[in-house]
Amino acid sequence: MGKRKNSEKYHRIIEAATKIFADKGFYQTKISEIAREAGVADGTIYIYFENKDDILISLFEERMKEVLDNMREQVSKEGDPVKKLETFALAHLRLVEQNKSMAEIIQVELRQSSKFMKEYKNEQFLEYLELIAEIIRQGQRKGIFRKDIIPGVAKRAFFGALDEMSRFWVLSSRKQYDISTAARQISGYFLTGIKA
Amino acid sequence: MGKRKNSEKYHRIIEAATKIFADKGFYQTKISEIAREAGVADGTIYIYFENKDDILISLFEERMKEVLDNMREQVSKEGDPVKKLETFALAHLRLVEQNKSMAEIIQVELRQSSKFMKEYKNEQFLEYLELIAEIIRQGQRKGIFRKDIIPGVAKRAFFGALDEMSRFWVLSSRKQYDISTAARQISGYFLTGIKA
Amino acid sequence: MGKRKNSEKYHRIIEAATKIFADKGFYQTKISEIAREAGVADGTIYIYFENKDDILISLFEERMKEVLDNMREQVSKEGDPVKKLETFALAHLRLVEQNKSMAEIIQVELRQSSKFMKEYKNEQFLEYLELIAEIIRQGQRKGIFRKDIIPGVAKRAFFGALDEMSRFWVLSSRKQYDISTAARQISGYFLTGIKA
Amino acid sequence: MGKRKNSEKYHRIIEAATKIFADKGFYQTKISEIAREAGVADGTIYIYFENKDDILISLFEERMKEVLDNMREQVSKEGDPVKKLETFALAHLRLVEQNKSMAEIIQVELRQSSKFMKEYKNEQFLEYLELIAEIIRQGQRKGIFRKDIIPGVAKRAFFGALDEMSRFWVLSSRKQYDISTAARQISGYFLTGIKA
DNA sequence: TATGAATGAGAATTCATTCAT
DNA sequence: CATGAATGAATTCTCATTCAT
Repeated sequence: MGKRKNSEKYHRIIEAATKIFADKGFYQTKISEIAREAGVADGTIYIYFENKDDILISLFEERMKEVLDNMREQVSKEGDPVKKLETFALAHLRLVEQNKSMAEIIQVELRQSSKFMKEYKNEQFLEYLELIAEIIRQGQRKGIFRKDIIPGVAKRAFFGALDEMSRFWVLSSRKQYDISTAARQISGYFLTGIKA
Repeated sequence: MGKRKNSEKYHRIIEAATKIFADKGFYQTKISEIAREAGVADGTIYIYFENKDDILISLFEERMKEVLDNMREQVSKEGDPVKKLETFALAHLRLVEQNKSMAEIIQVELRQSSKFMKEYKNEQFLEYLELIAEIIRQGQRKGIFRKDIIPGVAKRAFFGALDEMSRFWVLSSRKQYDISTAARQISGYFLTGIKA
Repeated sequence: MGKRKNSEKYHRIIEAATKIFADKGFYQTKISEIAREAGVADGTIYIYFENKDDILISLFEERMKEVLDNMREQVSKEGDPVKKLETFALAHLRLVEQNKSMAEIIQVELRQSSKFMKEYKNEQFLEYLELIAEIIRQGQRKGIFRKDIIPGVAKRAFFGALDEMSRFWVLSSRKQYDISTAARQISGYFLTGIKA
Repeated sequence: MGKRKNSEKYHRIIEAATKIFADKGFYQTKISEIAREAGVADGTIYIYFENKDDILISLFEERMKEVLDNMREQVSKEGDPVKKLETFALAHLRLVEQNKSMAEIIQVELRQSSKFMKEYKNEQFLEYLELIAEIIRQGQRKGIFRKDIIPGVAKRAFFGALDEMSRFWVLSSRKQYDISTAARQISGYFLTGIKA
């Protein structure tokens, strides 16, 4: 029977879990809550998922692939590495804004939770980071970015800057600056900082 | 009963909890494991702490105060805002390097875990961030940093960059760059980016 | 709906259940396993059987009737009570040899399981035992067997001896003695013991 | 940790489990029933036992060792193999009479249940059987029992005869014959059957 | 203070059975 | 008749917390 990933219920459960995990955190979420939220019986969840962990992993992979593809596409539309990074920053923050729950889960449970960090090799996330490094390398080849920049450090600095910003967004209720302002600021000084 | 914070046992428990929380995560750590590691009985833990949550909070506050004081002192030694930020970056990463377990807990359990993020107003951490904002504002007043920089955004960008770097440090086993290189890079392009 | 006992599926399910119950035991067998083995859907089983218990009972009655009739016939062919008992012993062990799964179920689940022992009055099995008692009484009337033998005790002793032997057979992989040797031995000393 | 086999509670739990397993069977007994019967909390059971299986195994080993030692002693008091077997038969049936619950469990759950039969190498029971074989061999050496008797078959026949008898005892409510009569009958014709 | 055995609420998971298709 | 997805009651086991010693 496998996963029946096409099934409507599969998605209803993912949806419900996304919401509740984001709200209460993985460990504080009960299977029965997800079931109630999804409008199915507790047992039904186990038709679609191996166990509670599997819900989290599935939810992540399901969504992250989409995000990664989308980001790749947007970035590839631009030719200039500078524009690419600006696009990345804006798209990332927009994504977070539009998928608050998902963003919260990725930050809190998956990228951070020692359980998942250690057991689950988060390939997708690493690829996401690598997208940034690639842009930087490209800029270096073109002579736009300084040669002494270490892409492996810079990708983390850039991502970290955006990520901390989105954490603030995700967790605070009232936003003081709009997203594009923040994106522009961050890519702004980052770009100035790495330009040749 | 208050917190016999002077007691040697109190510290042994904090120490033990730091180690195990960092290793397995808050929810996957059993009180009995902390007790064993600390060389006390399970029940003894409840003489010094209200409950499991309280261990985590205490551990954090205990340590964070120290970190904050230390950072304030180091930063105040420098007069130049540029130097101050460079100092901050280096000191932060050094701290992480020297307190791997603690750093892991702050990242994974406290700054992230929705349980604590939402219930526990993390004053100390906000002050830590504010330290950066203050340096930036000072630099702006002195005309060293661009006026259009929003300190509230920049502090997060700077901290986020360092933080992502230290996450990498904390979680990866083999380090490719030494800490001061990373610190210099990060404060390097950040400073270039915000300079007038 | 009655039991469409003629249906091919009814027998396929009995067959499958016999195999799996013997292998894993009643409680550890899942309906879905029986269904898979029988090549039907889970729900189909409930068209032919009331519930899980009913499968076991049906399987037993179905088979036991056959065994009983067969044994009655074989025994009635002999006139001499001594020969009758020898025949019984050999036929019983042969039966076990040829129906390992069934024998296992009767021993383990039906004759033993307190659930079924207590709720299900096992008429067929009692008749099977009574067959032995009858032969003994006949022998006593003919003066061949000692009058002080209590048929109610002797039937159990004889059956028990054969049964323990077959349990050994059913559960051990390599047989050290062939069946007719064992049958001859057992009926041998039993007969000597009860002969006048 | 450990078994604390000396603990009074350990024995209260064993006692309770013996009673309820005998009454309802292993699979139909709930941990909470054992706990209630033993007058402890559910969780307490897990201080003394690994899991439900472990209760059954422990209960068996605890008791069987005692039985085995006791039987060995009684048998060794007699010099004559004939007397030894008579003693065995009587002692076995008396044991069953005095430990109805235990006897039921051994028969139903442990000697029979496919789960335990297959996973748990029942050494103690095999030794118990071997006790009979040893007496037979001894009798053969002394020329008292026929040389053509196969001890491996005869031990099972003898034990099986007693066992079937005790099953009857254990499971039927009104006893028609007293124990010593049955014991005498069984060892009676068995002995006649194997005597030289 | 310190102990650690005992507690029992709580939660994940299983699986016989049903029923809409 | 046949299906198999869905159900949800049932049950084992865990572990933070308590409290008598």
